[in-house]
Amino acid sequence: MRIATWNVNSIKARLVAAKEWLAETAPDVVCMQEIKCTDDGFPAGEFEQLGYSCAVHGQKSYNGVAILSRRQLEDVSPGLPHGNSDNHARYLEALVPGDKGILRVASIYAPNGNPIGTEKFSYKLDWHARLATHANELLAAEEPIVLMGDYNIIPEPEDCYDPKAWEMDALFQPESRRALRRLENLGYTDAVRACHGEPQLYTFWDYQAGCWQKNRGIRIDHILLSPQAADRLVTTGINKHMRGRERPSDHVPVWCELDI
DNA sequence: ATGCCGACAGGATGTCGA
Repeated sequence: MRIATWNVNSIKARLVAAKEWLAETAPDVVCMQEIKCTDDGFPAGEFEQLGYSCAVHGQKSYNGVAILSRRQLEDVSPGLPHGNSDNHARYLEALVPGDKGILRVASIYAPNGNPIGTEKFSYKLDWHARLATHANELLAAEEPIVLMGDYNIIPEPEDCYDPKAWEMDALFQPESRRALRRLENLGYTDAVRACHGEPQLYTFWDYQAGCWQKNRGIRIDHILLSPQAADRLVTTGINKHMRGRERPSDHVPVWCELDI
């Protein structure tokens, strides 16, 4: 089963690119982030024509996550638990039936957190604390789980073109990197890193300052696998070519193949 | 040192992202 994640930066702006990408790569499951539309505004019909059913947790103008699946999604659950007054649409979870078992999938759009030293950064850290609590609870079922999406965290210096340039950024703060490591310490595996050792694997290139042309990217879109999912990991990939297409998102799709 | 680009809402230009 091929499972992909993509921060589309507005599904309306990315509809043509998304349909082309789906036709070319034929993923079984897709987690989308930053769809930037309400549930009603999501072009579900376009994807249904390509054989996908859609679960949407939308929001007007900002955020918004979705899951597309060739098989009917079950137990669809919007929103990250353990929140008190969080009205951002950043988390959507569902069950996907596979040939060899059921898979739990979450589409994640974690907060950016800039600038540091503000309530935005503390919101980011609080959000990740909630994610860790929930991720830990999910482990109790001992089932294959994929927590994938835009984590807005650069894990290591080798995951960005110039670590110095990101020193004061929320994406590369020690507390942010610790939040990702905490998930790994719970037992989740960074799927791309498990399959690829080379540095400078990027998933995001800023629109500004010719970052794409100069390959000044960062790796912030991640696939985290529970032990039961990691045991079935075959390979992963990054659809880097999508950044060079017409009207690209600033993020590219990241995918993994699971034997499930 | 700052903005660079792109999307949004709204109907000009400010906000947000990373």
